[in-house]
Amino acid sequence: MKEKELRRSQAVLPIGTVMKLTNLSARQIRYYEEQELVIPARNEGNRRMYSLNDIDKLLEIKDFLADGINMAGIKRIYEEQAEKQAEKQAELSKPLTDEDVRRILRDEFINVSRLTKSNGYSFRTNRNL
DNA sequence: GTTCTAACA
DNA sequence: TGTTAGTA
Repeated sequence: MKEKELRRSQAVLPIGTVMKLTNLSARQIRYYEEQELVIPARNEGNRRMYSLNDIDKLLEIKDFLADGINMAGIKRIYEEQAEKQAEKQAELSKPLTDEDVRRILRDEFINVSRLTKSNGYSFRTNRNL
């Protein structure tokens, strides 16, 4: 599932193609970059190169605009989105709580118990787990 | 021919 | 946001 993400983030589309795909003008696409909403990669000749993810984001911005949301509003939406993702990242880096450890240990015992029984062995204590 | 930046009769 | 000028 990671190979796919890499492809979607591969910047291979010139602005002309993006214009046709999104129905946005070059002026608008560049303006959104100025507003730091979609920052494309640049090739050797300083030409903007967009990825499929960039296309999706531009289409999303287009929808927000159609719904009457202004630049400031869209920026806020993405800022809040970034905050929530940062929280989830922090959550993942937190050390395990005692409760987490007990739950993991219990699941492990259940697995061991099942495998052991299939081999004809069993522990009396398994019944209490 | 396409894209870039900067600027506005 | 459109459009145009002068480049690369």
